[in-house]
Amino acid sequence: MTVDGHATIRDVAALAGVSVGTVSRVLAGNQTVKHGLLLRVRAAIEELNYRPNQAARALRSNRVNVVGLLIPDITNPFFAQMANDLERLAADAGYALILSSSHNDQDREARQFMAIMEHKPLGVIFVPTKGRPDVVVPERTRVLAIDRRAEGFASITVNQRESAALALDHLVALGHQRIAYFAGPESTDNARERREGFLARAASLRSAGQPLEVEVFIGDFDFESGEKLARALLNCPPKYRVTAIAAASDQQAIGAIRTARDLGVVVPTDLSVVGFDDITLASLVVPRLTTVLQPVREMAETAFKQITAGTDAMKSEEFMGRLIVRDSTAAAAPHVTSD
Amino acid sequence: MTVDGHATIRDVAALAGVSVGTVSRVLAGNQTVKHGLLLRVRAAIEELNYRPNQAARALRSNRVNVVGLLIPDITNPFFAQMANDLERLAADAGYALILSSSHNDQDREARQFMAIMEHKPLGVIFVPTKGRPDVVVPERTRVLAIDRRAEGFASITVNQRESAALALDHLVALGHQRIAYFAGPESTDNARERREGFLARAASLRSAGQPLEVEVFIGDFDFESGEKLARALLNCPPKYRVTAIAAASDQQAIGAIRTARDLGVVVPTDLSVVGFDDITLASLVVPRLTTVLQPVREMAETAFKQITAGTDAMKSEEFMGRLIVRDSTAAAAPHVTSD
DNA sequence: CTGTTAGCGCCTTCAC
DNA sequence: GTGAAGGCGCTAACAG
Repeated sequence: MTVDGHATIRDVAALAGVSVGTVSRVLAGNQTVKHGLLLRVRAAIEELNYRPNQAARALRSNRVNVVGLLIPDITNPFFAQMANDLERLAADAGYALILSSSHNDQDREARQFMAIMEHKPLGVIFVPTKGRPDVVVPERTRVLAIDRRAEGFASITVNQRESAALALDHLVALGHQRIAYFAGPESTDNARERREGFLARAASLRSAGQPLEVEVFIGDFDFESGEKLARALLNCPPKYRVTAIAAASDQQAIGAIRTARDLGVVVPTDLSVVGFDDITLASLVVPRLTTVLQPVREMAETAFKQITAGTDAMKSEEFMGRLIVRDSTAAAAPHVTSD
Repeated sequence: MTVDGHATIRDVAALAGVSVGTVSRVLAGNQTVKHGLLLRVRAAIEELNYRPNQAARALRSNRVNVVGLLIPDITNPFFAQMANDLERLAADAGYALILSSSHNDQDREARQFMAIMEHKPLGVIFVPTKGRPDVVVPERTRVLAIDRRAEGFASITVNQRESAALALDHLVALGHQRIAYFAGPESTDNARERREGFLARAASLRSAGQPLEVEVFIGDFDFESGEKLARALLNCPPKYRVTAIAAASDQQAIGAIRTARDLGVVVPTDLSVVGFDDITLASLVVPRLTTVLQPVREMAETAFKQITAGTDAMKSEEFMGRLIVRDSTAAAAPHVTSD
């Protein structure tokens, strides 16, 4: 017994009448233990309610059943969902999750990264703030970027360009020809790529003969930005208005819907709105938001699988967004397309 | 140097020309090291980019710079805020935060609790699901319940009764006399206590001569519940309607506002709405939500301070909610109060 | 004040 | 197949 009342591997060995080596082998699931001893050891473990000391294990093997997660901000619903999925995966596999926030600050990111490293995690999954974080990573620690790419690391991402184009395809299929795109801040790669993908698809449709006008408005990813951009945009007579808005985030889209309602513009009859992300709130607003889902759960599963995949090299994977059609989009009113 | 390329305390000692004991003392912030040596050690640490091995430290001292956090669900904005505040406090104090979710499942809670324990955290802060979790806690581990009480543990809570009464006081001061209360699920202590506090204050006001009618509707804490209860309630002519709704959660309140708008009931002119919690969304909806703030940040600070307070016994503390007046409440229309 | 040293609990050779 | 023993990196107790 240790001071704190916990049994050690020696107590187990003594009770089972074997050596610590044998207990250790049983713990490791080593097949080379005779069945009788195995049962005795198991019984002793049970009786003493023995739990291996993770610290000792970590010290010896320089690796502990911990996975680090470093994200910009846990109060962002998108990252909260990601943390939730990863925590569940980790817990079910017997790993603990160390959570840390960079608050989009590169220095803080580097500091937090190193702080996580001190705990000798099996691996670290992180959402890079920008560029390559200034950290030294031991060869054996498995590190993976998620949601955003980071120089020098494998990454699990979503193809932003193609996914953003899905929103445009959907609107065009509904007959919309005058469309506004609410972009996110140009300082983030994801916002820029979404905008580029959206515009590239627009250009390609136009050169295929599709009549189409797209106006771009640049803002932030949040609710207020969506409200503000929409207010400027919708404050004109219907015949001059766009018939649809595609936004770079669900928050923007929800803000736009709110403004539309304030201005008496009916969604989706007078105006279609598409978001991006599929946060939980998207299916709770009225009307329920049509959006492009980022497959967070699958990304989390893939990331976790790679982190725990033994010694294989990490490799980047790219996912596709999926269009989720709900109630905020509808066919363009015919009188708007003509004339 | 160890295999993984990281310097150890011995490398630092060698480079600085001192013993490991001295380095250890410097690390511990021990004052009894001569200034010259201290500087040499610091320089060596810097040069080698030395990071103490937390596992070794944990093994030796049976205590590691880790705090465990066990909450029901990180995707709940209220808990996300709490996790955010705690993570920040922990990081700034040099602690790592192990995050774990119970998903309101008692068995899972117990399992996760023990899993955290294996990592020998300095302490654990947890939001109890119900009753006393079935766990064995070593004497030295500091455990604290937060947001909800748990038998056998000190807890950091909000006085639900008094806080809920604040909402009523506010509405009554605005002249409201017919009020609906949207309660949360009776299976949770917090929901029950909020309802009881609200009704107790109503009774006390009435017996002091204040004309007042309160109708209680029981639902869940979420958006949909608020919408549903409001729909049933508001679908009648103004003269039969309540003039105000107080809800047990911001989500319910926001749902109610949404329904009101759908039914053409103008908030706050025709109907005042008060929430509870002050989630981030509360100040983003239109109209911005009047609500009772739960002082999450202060609770987190108190909890963290206690956990890291050395050997003092933990003690329960109770906070008060604070009324945050925004735009969803206004004076009752005079014609409603008469007749 | 500083150096030396004995383990913390576990895993992993190395003998047998 | 099993036991014995060394040592992972660090802290704390004890000498000096």
